[in-house]
Order: sequence, then C-alpha cells, then structure tokens
Amino acid sequence: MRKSHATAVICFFEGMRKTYLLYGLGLGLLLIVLKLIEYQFLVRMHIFEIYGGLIAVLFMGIGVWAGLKFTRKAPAPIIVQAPPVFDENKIKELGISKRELEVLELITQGLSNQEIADKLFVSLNTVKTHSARLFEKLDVNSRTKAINRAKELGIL
Amino acid sequence: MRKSHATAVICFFEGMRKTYLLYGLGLGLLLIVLKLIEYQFLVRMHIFEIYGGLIAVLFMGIGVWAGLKFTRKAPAPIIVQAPPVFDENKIKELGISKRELEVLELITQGLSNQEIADKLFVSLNTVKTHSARLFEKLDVNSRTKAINRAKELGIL
DNA sequence: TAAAAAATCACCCAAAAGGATGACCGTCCG
DNA sequence: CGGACGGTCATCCTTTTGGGTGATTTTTTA
Repeated sequence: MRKSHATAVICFFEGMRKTYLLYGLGLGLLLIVLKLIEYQFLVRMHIFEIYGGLIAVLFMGIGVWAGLKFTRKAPAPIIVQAPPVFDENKIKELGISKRELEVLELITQGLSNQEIADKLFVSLNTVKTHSARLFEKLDVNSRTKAINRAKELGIL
Repeated sequence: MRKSHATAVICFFEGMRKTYLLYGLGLGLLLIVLKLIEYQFLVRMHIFEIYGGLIAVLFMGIGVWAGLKFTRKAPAPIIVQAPPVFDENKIKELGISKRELEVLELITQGLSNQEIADKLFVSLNTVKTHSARLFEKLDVNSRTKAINRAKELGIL
C-alpha cells in the first residue's frame, strides 16, 4: 500500500523553498545540453548506450546528491517549544465541546478508549464518537497525532 | 555497450556488503529491461526523449533511494555526542538500543508504524518488533503511554 | 575468532483504534 | 413549537496496534 519508496521520496521533497527551483532549472539546462549532445553526436552515430548510460549515471548521481541534501536534518530545529499559551479561543474556533476536550485530555494522558469510557462513566462507543469528532476537528487521524496537535494549539 | 551502465553501478556500490549485491542484480535486470525496450520499441520509433526521460527519472529515483538507504547505514558517532538532550543513563539502564530510541522518538512525533517504517527504510514488521521491545522496556502497553513514559524519564 | 547483542523480517492472532452511519434524548434558543 | 446542538449509544467494517514466536544477518564485544 503506502509502502512504496516513492511515497518516501515525495515526502522528502515536500515543503521545499523557492530557491530549490534553481535545482530544477539546473536539471532543465542539463536536459537541454543532453539534447544537443544527442542530436549532434550520439544519435547520429547510433551510440544510444552511451547516451543512456550518461543519463543514468548523471541522474543517479543527482538523485543521491539531492536525496542527501534535502534530507539532512535541519541544523537549526528552530524553537520547537511553542508558546504554552492556554488558548481558549482556539478551542471555540475549532468548535470543540466540553466533553470532547475531556476526552482529548485523557487521550494525552495515554489512556485507551476503554479506560476513558470507564473514567467518564460512558460507553466505549461514546468515547469513540467523541474522539472521532475530535480528530476531525483537529484534522488528525490518530491519537498520537492528536496529542501533538493539542500541544501545537496550546490546548492542554 | 551495457558496460557503461555496469560501470556506474559497480562504482556506486563499491565497498558495500555482500547482500547489497542484490541491489546490483536488481539494477542489472532493470538495465536489461531497458535494453529490450530500447531496441524493440523506442529506438525504432525515434522517441529518444521518452527513453532518456525514463532513464533519468528512474535512476534519479534510484539515486535518491540508494543515497538515503546507504547513508542511514553509516552510523555517525559525531551525532551521538551532539545532543545531550537525552538522559543517557536511563536509556542504558533500561537497555534501550539506538534503533529503539529512534522508533520511540518517531512514535512521540505521532507517526504510525507504517510511517516510521517508511522513514527508517525498514519493514513494518521490524518497526513492530522494535516498538514491542520498547514497550516492554518502558513497561507500557500502548504508544500513547510510551509517549508519557518517555517524558517522565526525561528521554526526549 | 567465538559469543553476545542488535537489527532485520516473517507469520500468526487478538485487541484496540478509526471511519461511517443512524438513532435517541435532553437542553437551549429564536 | 421546532430546529440546532451536544451527548449518548449502537452496528458494521477496515486498519492499526500489540503480543508472541522464530529465524537470519550484521555488528559489537569479550
């Protein structure tokens, strides 16, 4: 399913800055050069192997370089410690209800849905619907992501 | 003239371990396939562009993948010294290995096992065994509890 | 160099979590 | 009154996690 390497590669290239367009342009130029070579020498001489080999070597090199370059951990992780501002506005903004907030807090405490259900004296199904709506509002799809999201938003 | 391809492949994979010969073989097969395509369809039809583009994309992808894969292998002892963020004592005390620690961190970042597997270039099963041992060592039974436990211990 | 530890992957199974939908019941408000 | 909203619960189904076991390979270490 989502196991493909392509996924990983795509992920790495997400969120790049404009400057990296230069690299794209570089590649484009490279292609043009290759084009010239192709039509002026290689193709006419029927040595596709060299042409293909060149491209292969070249782009593999580029791939290695680019892959390494863009995945090097950002030396400056910036200040991840976000403002711990307890923000009630965001809660309202996202339309999170009281009960949902309770569930969120218990989730961040590491409780399972069943444990939450026991603690709040409601059924497991109820907790599931609360958490489902919560995830929707927080725009996440798992409790671990919800935990981080809650911290991001300054909730809890 | 498939030698030029082979040369590149050999150069790139020099100094690697035996098992990685498999990758070489894979590339070899790929080349053969390309060869067939070349002679049977593309060249005859004068669409070098597609052929070249294919090779470019393919090998760039391979380059990115290979570059990442094989550089992750190289453990950087330098990095280990850098972040004194971790509480090394407790980590050793609990017998948590390096890889397990990596998994733990990614878990705390809210990633699913599949996402972790993609990021570390290992299989889902491997991530599962890592996390299983991790949970055992942390004395928890879920990832959300592991997150809190990690914070308690001052890990991460 | 031999033994131990770490890392990798696989298969099985059970439990938990997640997604979608529908329903019922209060309360509050226009 | 009649919606709208929040809370409750349910069913069905899929995906993800967690737990257990076994195996191979690589790396570290004694």
